[in-house]
Order: sequence, then C-alpha cells, then structure tokens
Amino acid sequence: MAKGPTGFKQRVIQIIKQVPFGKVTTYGTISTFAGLPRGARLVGGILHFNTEALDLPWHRIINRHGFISTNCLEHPKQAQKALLLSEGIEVSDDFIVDLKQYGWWGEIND
DNA sequence: AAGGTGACTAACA
DNA sequence: ATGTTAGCCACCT
Repeated sequence: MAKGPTGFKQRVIQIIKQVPFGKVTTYGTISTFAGLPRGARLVGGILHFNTEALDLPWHRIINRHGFISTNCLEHPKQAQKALLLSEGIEVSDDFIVDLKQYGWWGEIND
C-alpha cells in the first residue's frame, strides 16, 4: 500500500476524521490508535504544523484533562472553543470540556 | 544534513 | 501532595 509522506501523520489524520460530530477525544487516544501509546506529543506536534489538516476537526482534539492545550496565537483557545460550541459541545469558561459527556474513545455508533 | 522544539502522558522521587 | 524525568517521532531552522 502506498503510504503517505510520513505515515504516522496520515494515520493520525485518518483517526481524527473518525471522531463523531459533537464529540471530543484526547491526544493519547489518537496516538494509541495510531500505534503510538506514548506518541501523544506527535499528535500535538503534527496538528501544530497541520498543513494538510484543513479538513480535520482539530478542535475536537484536546488534552487528557479535557482542557484546550492550544496556547499559540496561531491556534487560539478561543477559536477552538467556538468550534466546539458550534458542534453543540459545552465548554467551560476555563476552556474545559466534560470528557465524561463528550469524550470519544474509539467507539463509533454507526 | 543535523539538532532542537512541540497543541502530551505517565511514572518516579 | 507537587516537581522532574523519560518517551514517542514529525516538522522547522
């Protein structure tokens, strides 16, 4: 199979695309699905330089505490929060999402 | 080309 | 309880 330029990135992207609407997931979950249980940083790193993730629901990707990690001006929490709210996901005033309610762990209800 | 950084997570002291 | 160390690998300079 012809794999992408770097494989892992493409794999992560595919997983992110599987995140159902109105749900959020964590870097660790995605990295694990991508084959790297400890590759959470890669997910963040990839999304930080996301040049091909224009169609990706990157806003559904948050850290293990349900908190929006983005601190860069390029990726303001404010924007991510707005996107999450746009999907019907409640976001705390501190940019915290209730993973117990909106957390997605790889189970797709078809 | 090589080194450093990074939107993370977990374990150890 | 908090602070530090270790690990993953792609992207940038």
